[in-house]
Formats: sequence, C-alpha cells, structure tokens
Amino acid sequence: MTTTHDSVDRHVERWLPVLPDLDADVEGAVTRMGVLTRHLRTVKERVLADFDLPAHEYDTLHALAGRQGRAAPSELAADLAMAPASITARVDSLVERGFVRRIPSTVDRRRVDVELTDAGRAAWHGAMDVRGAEEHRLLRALTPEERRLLSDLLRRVLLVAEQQVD
Amino acid sequence: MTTTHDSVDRHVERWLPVLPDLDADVEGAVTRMGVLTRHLRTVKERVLADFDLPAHEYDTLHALAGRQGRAAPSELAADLAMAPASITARVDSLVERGFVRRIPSTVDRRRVDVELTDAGRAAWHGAMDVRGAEEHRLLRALTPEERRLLSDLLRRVLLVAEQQVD
DNA sequence: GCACGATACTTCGACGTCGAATATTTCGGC
DNA sequence: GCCGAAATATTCGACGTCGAAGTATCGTGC
Repeated sequence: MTTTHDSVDRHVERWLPVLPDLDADVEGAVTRMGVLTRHLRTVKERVLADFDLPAHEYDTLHALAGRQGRAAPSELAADLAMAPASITARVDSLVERGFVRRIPSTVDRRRVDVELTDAGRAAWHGAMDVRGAEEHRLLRALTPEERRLLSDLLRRVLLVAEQQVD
Repeated sequence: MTTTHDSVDRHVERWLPVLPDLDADVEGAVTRMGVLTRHLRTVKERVLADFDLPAHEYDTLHALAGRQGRAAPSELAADLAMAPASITARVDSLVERGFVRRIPSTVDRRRVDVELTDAGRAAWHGAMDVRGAEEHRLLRALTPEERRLLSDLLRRVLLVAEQQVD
C-alpha cells in the first residue's frame, strides 16, 4: 500500500523552504478543505446546468424546501448565510421563472412570504437526485468507519470556531 | 467527556425527516468543510482589515511571494484558481498602491511579468504573521496525531477528486 | 393615542469575478 | 520567408453580492 501525493502535498513542499515554521498537517488539512469545497461547488454547478438551474437558484429552492416550501426572505438569508439584500434579486428571478410566489403577509404587512410553486418544487426535486452524487463518490474513498471519524474530527474543530466568546 | 452538537448536527437533524436516505457522515463532513472554509475566510478578511489589505490583494501578494516575487499574470491566475481576465484588475490596484510593478518581457513581447516591490514584500510579510493564527487556534482542538490523521483522510478524498479520467 | 425605536424588505451604487471578444506576438509547417 | 494556429494579456459587458440608505410597518412606553 503506497501513499500518493496530491496537489496539496506539492503546495506544501513548495512553501516549506520559504516558510520553515509551516505546519504541514494544519496547512494540509485547511487547504484540502478549501480545495474540496471548491471542487464540489464546481461539479454541482456543472451538473445543475443540465437542469438549466444556476447553483444559486437551486440553493434558494433547496432552502425553501427545507422550510416546508414557505419562508420569509430574512429566514432564507440566514439559512443561506448571505445578506438579506441579496435575497430580493434571487427571488425576483425565481418569480420570473414561475418557481416561486411572493405572498404578502396579512397579519404583518412588513413581511412577504416566499412560497414554492408546484413547478418550483418539481425543479428542486428533479435536481435533488443528482445532488450529492459527487459527495458520495469522493467520500467512498473512505470506509464507513473512517467517514464517521472524519466527520467527528471536523465537528470538534468546528465547535471551536462556533463557540461564543461572551 | 460529553460530545456536543454543532450547527451541522442541527442542520442534519432538520433535514433527515424530509430526506430519509441522507448519510449523516457524508453530509456532515462535506457541510463542515464548507462552513469551516467560509469561517476561515471571514476571519482572515477581518484580521487583514487592520493592515488595510483586502483578502484578494493579500492573496495576490502571497501568490507572488510564492514565486520569488515575480510571475506572469497567467501563472498567478493558475495559482489563484481564477480567470486570467481577473488578474488585470487585481494587478492594477496593486500597482496603484505601489506594491507591484509591471515589467514587459523583452524576450517574449506578449508577456508582462508582475514583480513585487519592496513595499509590496513588506506589506505581505507584515500580514503574514497573523495569517494562519485562526487556523492553528481551531486545529488545536485536535492532538498532533489527530491532525495528521485528519490531513491524511482528506488527502485520500482529494485524490479521488483529482484523479484524471482520461 | 402618540411618538420613537425596532423590524422587514427593497433600492441603489460599488465592487470583484467571469466568459467572450480583441490586439499583439510567437511558433510551426511547408 | 510566409501564413495560419496558438499563446498572452487586456477590454468589455453582464452578473451576483454586499453595505448603506430608504420606505413602510409594527410594538412599546408613557
């Protein structure tokens, strides 16, 4: 069983001479996470192109589906980790395509619920099947136990990032 | 020793009812990588603000330093994984700030080398020290052996992503 | 009841990135 | 040597995102 070099190994080898106090494991783990998330995003974009769905439109439909097909723009902004101002444009184009409806709330006239139409739910559901295929293809490099281990290690790292500093 | 829930655990719990065939470990690992890379980018942006350096300017200086302070725009584009057309604007603003020089090549008149000035190298070197502090803070949640393990697991996953399909 | 701060969404202007098209230069086959 | 193909950097127009400002509405304390 021989271990092989990946692009990050070459990246680290290239930087080690000029930055001697570089921790290969820290740099390696961080850089690999970055490369992998970028890769997954690129593949998702390419796969969704077959459905005429830009990734940001799919993401919006997905977030809506995660809230039973109905949510306020501010809720979508929080779920998608983006500025509330950006939601307006996203919803505009989805309305244009008939995937989404704007429903002014009657109880609080400041609010405007966004609701998935049947066409919108169909578009989401259709693209859903291929979604995650690349994730599983990559993670199949590990055994189920190793996947659990990876997920657990990352949880412990993420907990440090998310802990409140009051 | 009690294990704690992070935001991704809550994310998975929220989706499991509607997507029963969701693999918690695959979804967990992938989502955590995404959240962590986003977190690291945000913190880096905030820390670099003290140096009046937008992250994309720092990244460009960093890429340049990785090539001994001199590189062609196309090389920078490759190292930074972005479109060559985008490099022009980045170099423009760095020239504006005196961090970089454009040197037309004499041997191949299509090429224009970009060279780090003393001020540019100083700006990069100054921001270098704080760079990576957050990475180490987060990864300190793991033991050195666990960090090695994490990096190794991610390498095996990345190798699948990078393997050529001829 | 009223005024004032908080809340919710949108508009606006600026910015960074990209793909396609362009201009210039080099290279290779003949 | 010449001509078409490849390479290199840039310009241009479009797009998605953001922060700040704007508009409308709600809620609360008095």
